[in-house]
Amino acid sequence: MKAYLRTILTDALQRAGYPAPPDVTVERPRQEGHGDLTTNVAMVAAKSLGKKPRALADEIVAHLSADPAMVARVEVAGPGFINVTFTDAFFRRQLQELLRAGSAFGRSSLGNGRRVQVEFVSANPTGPLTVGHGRGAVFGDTVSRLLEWTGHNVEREYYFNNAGRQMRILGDSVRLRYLELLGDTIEFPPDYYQGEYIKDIARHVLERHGESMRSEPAEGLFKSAAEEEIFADIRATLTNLGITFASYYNEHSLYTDGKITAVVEALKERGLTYEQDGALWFKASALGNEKDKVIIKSSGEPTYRLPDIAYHVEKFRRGYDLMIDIFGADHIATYPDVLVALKAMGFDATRVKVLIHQFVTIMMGNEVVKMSTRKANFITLDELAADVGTDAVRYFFIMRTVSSHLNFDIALARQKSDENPVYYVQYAHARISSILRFAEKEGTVVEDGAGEIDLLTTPEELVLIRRLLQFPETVESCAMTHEPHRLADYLHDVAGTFHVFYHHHRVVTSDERLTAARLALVRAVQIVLRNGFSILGISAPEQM
RNA sequence: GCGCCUGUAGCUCAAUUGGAUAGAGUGUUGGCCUCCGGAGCCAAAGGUUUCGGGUUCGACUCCCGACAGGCGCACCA
Repeated sequence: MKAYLRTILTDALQRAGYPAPPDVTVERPRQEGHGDLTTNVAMVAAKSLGKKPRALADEIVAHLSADPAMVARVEVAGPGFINVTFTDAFFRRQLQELLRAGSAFGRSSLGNGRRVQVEFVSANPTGPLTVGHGRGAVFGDTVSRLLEWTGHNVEREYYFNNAGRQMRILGDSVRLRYLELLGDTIEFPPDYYQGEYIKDIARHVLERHGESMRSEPAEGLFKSAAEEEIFADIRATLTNLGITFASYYNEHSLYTDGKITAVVEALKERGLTYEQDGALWFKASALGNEKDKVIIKSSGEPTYRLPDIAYHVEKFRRGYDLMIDIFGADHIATYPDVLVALKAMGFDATRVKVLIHQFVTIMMGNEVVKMSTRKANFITLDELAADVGTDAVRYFFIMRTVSSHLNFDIALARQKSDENPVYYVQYAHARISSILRFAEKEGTVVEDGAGEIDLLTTPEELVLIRRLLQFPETVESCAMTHEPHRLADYLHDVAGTFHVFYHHHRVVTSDERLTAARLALVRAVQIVLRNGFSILGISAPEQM
């Protein structure tokens, strides 16, 4: 549609003897009544041609030759927009294509099979996933699904670190709880992991090994038992939400195969390091960043920055066309150094796309639910999913832009009522399923009817058809901008438009041909909702 | 103090990434079920887009400056 309009516009300009101006947009007007597509050619071209936008628009329109079977109307409006309205017949024909495409409607080859790695969650195995991880997890997975729908070859990866100070503390936390179970009096430091899950792990160690572990160091079995159990837990949480990773990448491997030292060497060679106070510093300030950062501590241990850089070098080695990193706002300071280092080492850092999501506030109605990880006084992602259901969790987490803070109202998510947006969209699907069941019961042929589509002529039907046909472009733009919330918005809109149609017109009537046509339309709505839900990772209920 | 994010209807948020008269949900008020699912629909009311400048045909959107909130600013991750 857009492509067609562009071609006839260029033809018209040529006939009128004007050069084609750059930066011409062809887009759908947000205002109903401004046609199906609008273009600003006249406005952008007016200045350099020394003409008035409206006059130029009139002139262009006069030279326009469009296929009357496709284009119904061309109007000049406002400051010089050219509004184009397509024919109803054109849209009906598109509707038939929608029905034919079925579960593939909305898929595209836009990405051309380009390899994209999406790295997300990447929480170290020190405890269950929290609500904060949840937003990143659902966001990352939905972005991945969008990219898959648009013809990208996506790999989801989880990067973790099971070494270091936090893991030592974890192991020791379990050890202390274990000794406690054996009846020893222990002193549990306040900066240790306070959660109940530590006691559970200690109990499991006791069950498996009895008292034999009394003098075992924290670093050994206690740590590995904790890691194993917590990781199993994390995977289960993610699987429950429909999220699975192609690979889990352990930071440790970067040390064993020399990737860390290679980075140090590369930075040294470029004169981007210096020693001070026994530590090795990275000259980030020389590359435009705020200050220099330590990459190897005086203890000889690298800071997290160094393996992060090495990990990205590894990503480049694998040859991805695009690398997407997703993390929360609290890690915002960690990536500029990585990007700048990559650039200095000769990599095309623009292929790394960092997406940051802001914080989640859990609400219970109007009350803020206070949480503290330290005191282990938090709601886990698992608990949240068990409470409100996985559909609500997924929908709520992506229904807002990631750049703004999210209020997750548990009371609202729990509600099985019209106030709950996820029920609203799913309800439309359930209602359609019900209509189709009813039609079948009445003995109407449900499957056919595409041939009667010309009988769809009322405003409510045509508005609905147009809305449905916007699905592919919505998916594409959501995928390219990495903004899944707009898909949720769109589906909400489709559901609403469907409800309006439903309340204006009966689908199953004694008029067989009209019934067939409307059943086809209703099936089309179902297809769009289903496909959309599948991208969002929520279910398409036949009944509720 | 510095960096990043945010500020839009009473509340929670959109706004096709610079387009025309800023839209939804919720809440408030008033209507709609002998009929395919009322978990729905229709209507009304609700706005100086935090404030002040600038850029241009055109600004919620971009730039500068205030103000307010959030998150960071380690030889922790």
